[in-house]
Amino acid sequence: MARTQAADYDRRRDEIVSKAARLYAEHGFLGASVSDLAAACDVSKSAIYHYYVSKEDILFDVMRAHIAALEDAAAEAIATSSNPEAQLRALAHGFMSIYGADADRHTVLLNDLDHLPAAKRDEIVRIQRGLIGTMEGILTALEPGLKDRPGAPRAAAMLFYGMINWTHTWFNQNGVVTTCMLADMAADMTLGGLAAVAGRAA
Amino acid sequence: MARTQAADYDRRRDEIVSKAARLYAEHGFLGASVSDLAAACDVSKSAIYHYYVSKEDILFDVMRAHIAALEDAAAEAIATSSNPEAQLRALAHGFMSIYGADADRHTVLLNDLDHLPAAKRDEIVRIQRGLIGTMEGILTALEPGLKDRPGAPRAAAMLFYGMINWTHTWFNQNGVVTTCMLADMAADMTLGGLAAVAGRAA
DNA sequence: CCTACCGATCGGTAGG
DNA sequence: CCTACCGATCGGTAGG
Repeated sequence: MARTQAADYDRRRDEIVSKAARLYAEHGFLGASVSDLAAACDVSKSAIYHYYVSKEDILFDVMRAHIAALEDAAAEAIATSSNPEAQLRALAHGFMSIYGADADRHTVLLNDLDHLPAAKRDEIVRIQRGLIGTMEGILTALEPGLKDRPGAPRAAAMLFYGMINWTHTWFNQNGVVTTCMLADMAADMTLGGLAAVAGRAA
Repeated sequence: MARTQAADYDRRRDEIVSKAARLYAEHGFLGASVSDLAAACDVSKSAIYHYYVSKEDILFDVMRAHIAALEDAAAEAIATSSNPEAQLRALAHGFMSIYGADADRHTVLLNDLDHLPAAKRDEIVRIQRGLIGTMEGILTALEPGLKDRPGAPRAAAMLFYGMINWTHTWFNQNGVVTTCMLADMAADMTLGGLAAVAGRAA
């Protein structure tokens, strides 16, 4: 069965990428060696190079599926409604859900993008720019007055992403705060400030 | 003059730390070698080890003055007023001003804390915990209702720090947006949401 | 895919 | 005997 070999090949690559995500998230791309990765996968270092031609190629695969998922979530959030408040809430929930499920990959994306070769890094950066533009569109639809201040739409979009992206440094999967609650809080703070966050109190 | 030697010693250490901040910010702690640092300082690698016993000690000095400056700015913001809104604005401006002035050190603090030996890392983390506690105090003073939601004060504090800390990834010293404007925007968004940000439009 | 290696470079230290 | 370094090289390990 030729299909079995191909399926096994893909399964092995998936395991390498997923173990790499774990190691890179914990020690950084430069702090985790290919030997470490091989040991984590219980294979030889050469076996890793049978599936990937370079360490950077593994890093790219760690990031690629994650950024694609974010791109899809953003498109879905925009398509769900024409109401910018609903779009903001949908995007916040979609992103935080992915951040929670793919925490390692998200950490790697945020910490080690600069260790990609330029061509591959540019591919990721292009998608990130699109996500920033999407958020600028939502926020200026919510508050057209932002456009009267040079740089404000971009800055507001980055402050929003700061709130949700920064969660990877402190969010605890086993804590009382859920990704869903954080999505609500970030959206509420953007829409109405801290009072809106507190207004959710029982 | 015995004083001249000591003064020169301190000046040399300062130059090493400042060049290290630049290199570590750009390439990461592991991505910048002691040889790179020696070359940047135009001295031999052995000269670096005359002033510092290890690479990690240099990293610690890069972070130490920066986190101390943040600690001072937070204490000053609290002391300036008993009004929590004024305290929030003062802290936001104080921090963003330091982030702009010490951009390299801030990047290193946020990216390479895990590369410090445990004892030194704990010293920094202890100060960071204090800064988080300070922000929790300000935010719960602003909105006592936060305390009715388990985890909300801590989460709100981290969302605020996310907004201002994340700026190190995108803020451009030569752009139209200033650190002062970002401090206002982060404080406004926390206090009243996006509408408050847009309300500043001319 | 493994064992056995390479060119180079790592953080750190020797003698002078 | 000290300081402030230098050229050369240490034992190990990186990616390949």
